[in-house]
Order: sequence, then structure tokens, then C-alpha cells
Amino acid sequence: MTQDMTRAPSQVCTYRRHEFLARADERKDYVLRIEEGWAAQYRLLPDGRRQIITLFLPGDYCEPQWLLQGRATLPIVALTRVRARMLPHSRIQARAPHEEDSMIRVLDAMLALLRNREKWIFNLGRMTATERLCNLLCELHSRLAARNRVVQDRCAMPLTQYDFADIVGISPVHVNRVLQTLRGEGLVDLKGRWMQVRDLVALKRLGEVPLDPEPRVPRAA
Amino acid sequence: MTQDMTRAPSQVCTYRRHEFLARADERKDYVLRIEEGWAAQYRLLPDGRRQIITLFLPGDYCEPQWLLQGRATLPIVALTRVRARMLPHSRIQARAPHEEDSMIRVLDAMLALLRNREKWIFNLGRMTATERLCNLLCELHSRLAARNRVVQDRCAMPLTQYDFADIVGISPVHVNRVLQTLRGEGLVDLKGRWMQVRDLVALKRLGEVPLDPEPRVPRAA
DNA sequence: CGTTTGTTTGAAATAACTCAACGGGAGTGG
DNA sequence: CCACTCCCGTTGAGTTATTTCAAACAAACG
Repeated sequence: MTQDMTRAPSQVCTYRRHEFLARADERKDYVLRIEEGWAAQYRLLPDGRRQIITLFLPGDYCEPQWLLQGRATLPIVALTRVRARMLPHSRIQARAPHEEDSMIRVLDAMLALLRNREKWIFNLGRMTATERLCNLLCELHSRLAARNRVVQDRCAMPLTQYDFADIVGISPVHVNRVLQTLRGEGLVDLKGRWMQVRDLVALKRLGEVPLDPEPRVPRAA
Repeated sequence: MTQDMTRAPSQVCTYRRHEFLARADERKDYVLRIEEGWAAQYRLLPDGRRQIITLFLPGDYCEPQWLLQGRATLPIVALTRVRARMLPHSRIQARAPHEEDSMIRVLDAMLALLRNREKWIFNLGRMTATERLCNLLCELHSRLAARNRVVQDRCAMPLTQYDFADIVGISPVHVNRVLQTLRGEGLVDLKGRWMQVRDLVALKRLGEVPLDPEPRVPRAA
């Protein structure tokens, strides 16, 4: 359970699938930078309903807020085997402004999280199942591409259809049906932990949300 | 349009209903503290779908992020007449740590926003219309209560049913039906810009989300 | 090589939506 | 102060997106 102790000497730590990177309310005097693997932050109801709030991919800081609040709020679980680097708060604060893992960089990651949540509130509140899924696939594609993890039109996709369901807030069965339609239309092909994006433009058109074109008065008939 | 100029001499500024406190991508070298009135941050689609992302109530800092990013990302509109105090970044940075409007306080407000968004992602993704509405009403009640704006079991409620719809991500008609049920069951009574909470405990039971009781392995059949 | 975990399918049930219309009330202008 | 809007709340009926349940199949795993 307290694996942190054995890990203390080294700065790198690894987690097996389903292992927790954080538990609710746990104290945290460091921030993780994911080097390899995927992790998810989620919330669940006693009756079993689960909603994934954040997805952490390689290169992401895993919970920049820990720097400010000193503790985790929601559990974070490894979706695959994960390798991460542990960055003690003290070390982050010591870094010069434009160095890697500096305060600025971490706070910036926090702002990115905030904006990503705005996006997902919008998605969950106002988009259809298909739109949400396309949106998610686009987001993943571009985040992976930014880290050079897309070769040709293919990238790793460790999420199960249950995971998709818990991210976009629909049922697993429905995820399956939507994915089949997308595949049928030649947009994306998900199989065997891999994703092949056949028509990124079309996928974006279905999923991408245009930021308010002209700020008009809301609900102007 | 550039009303800020006329407002510059005084630190207090006011907005009429439907006036913008911020527009997308506008530069901001200050943070607002709402003194009176309500405002909403939202995002919309060309086809008219709107989703309210954040609600600002009296006492709230209106966009603590502006302090870090120097600009607004989403439009913010006044839902009622609003009076706010303009806090230039420089002044916030100059304040001692535990003074009012200090850096710490503002960053703390930012963390609160982040957590509130987690909550709403969960709500929108996994709760039913009734649960979402109860949850919203509870949240508003407690935020207003914290500012001493609830007398007996009554508080102001400037939101229209269209606003509710755009917050909880359902249709206005359905909002109406759910509210009627709640009224029928003697939980809340919304009328004429006022809310009367008749049975807070029951309302909470329907709406409040228990933070994961026991962090268990997700989807453990 | 058996067992578990994930995907696919069908059919029936339901939550929520759309459209359309009506009524009240609050403000506005004459 | 009255009449006229327009905004907002309310209702009904029919439609659609999504869910649930259940079962079969495929693939990954140890």
C-alpha cells in the first residue's frame, strides 16, 4: 500500500494497471510527470455509476493542483502500466522560470486543465453521443500527436469501450454502436488497442466545437 | 463598447442585465470581485445550443485565471444588474498573504473553480435531470447561505427556467416538469425570482453527490 | 487451455426532446 | 394609468436518443 516508501530513493515510479496514483484526500507533496502509459481521474456513485473527469497521457503533469493544495481530491488510477517521474514541490519551486518542470510550467498545466474541463462541461451538457465521441477521439489524437505518438494515422488506444462510456457519459452499449457507425462511414477504426484515424477532417467536423463565433446575447430568440 | 475607459477612474463598475463582463479572448489585467448580482460564463454553438459553464454570485472572484493568463477565454454575461469591484493584478500581487484579495485568496478561488468543474462534469455525465437540478439548487442554496443571503428558507433566484436548462444541460420544457414534481413533493418552491427551500434534507438526498465512499477498483463487476 | 475481460447483437423500455399552443405577468410606451 | 408587448412559465401529444437486460462471441491473459 505505502509503495511510496520503497520508491523514495528513486525519482521514477511505476504503477501496474488498476493501481492508484492517488486516492481521494491523500496528501501530496509532489507532482507526477507521466512518462509512459495512461491514467484516469474519476468519481463514482455508490450504485456504480462512474465518470472519468481527466485523462492523463504521457507528458502530462498529474495534478498540478497538488502543488497549490498539497493533497489530491479525487482518485487517479492507472489504465495501463504507467511510468512517472516524481517531482517534489520543493524542486519545482527551485526551478528557474523557463526550465522544464518549473512553477510556471506546472501552473500553466493547471490552466490547461481548467480549460479542458470547460470544454467537457460543454460536451456533456450540449452534445450528442456521436459528437462527444468524435470530440474525444479528436482530442486524444491531437494530444498524442503533440507528443509524437501518432505514426501515419495510427496511435495506441488503451481505452476500453467501458472507459469511453465513462468519459463521454453514455452507456457502453451505445459507445459500441456509435463506434460501429463511425467505422462504417470510414472515419475511424478502433481495434485491438489501436486507433486508426482514416478521415481526421470529417471527424473534427463532427466533433470539434467552434469557440463562440460572434459573442451574441444569449438566447436571442 | 469600451466602457472600461469611463470606468477606469473608479474601482467599482456596474453592468446591466445582458451586458458583458468579459468577451472571448479579451485581455484582462484585473480580476473582478462581484459585490451584487449574478453573472454567467457560457459557451455556445452556431445552431444556438448554449451551455453555462460557471455561475458567479456575490462574493465570487470573477475569473481568478485572469491573474495567471492575462486574458479571458469565454464570454461572461450579467444575468441581473451587477456591481463589481475591479482589482488590478498589480494590486493583488501587492497584498500580503492573508489580506483580502491577496494572491493566495485568488488562487484559492481558482482551485475552487477547478473542483466545481469536476463536480459538474460528473453531474452532466452521470446524473439524471432531477438529480442535476436538485444538485444545482443545493449548490446555490449553500453558496448563498455562505454569504448570508438566505433568510429563513428563502433566497433570491434570478435564473429563468431557460437558464436552468443551460446549466444542467436539459431542455427548458423538461426543467419545468421536474420543478413541478419537486414542488409537488414539497421540496422547493420557485416562483417570481425567489426560491423557497421547504425540505433541504430531502433535496440534498436527491442531489448531493457523495464523494467516493471507498475507493475501489473501478468497474469491479 | 481454461478463464476472464471486452465486444457485438437484438428487443423492449424510458428519459428526455421537439413542436406547438396558451396564459400570466412584468415591464414599457403612449 | 392603461394597453400592449414580450418574456416566461405551463401543458399536451408524438418522436427520438439512449438505456437496460440478456445472451453470444472474440480476444487477451495467465
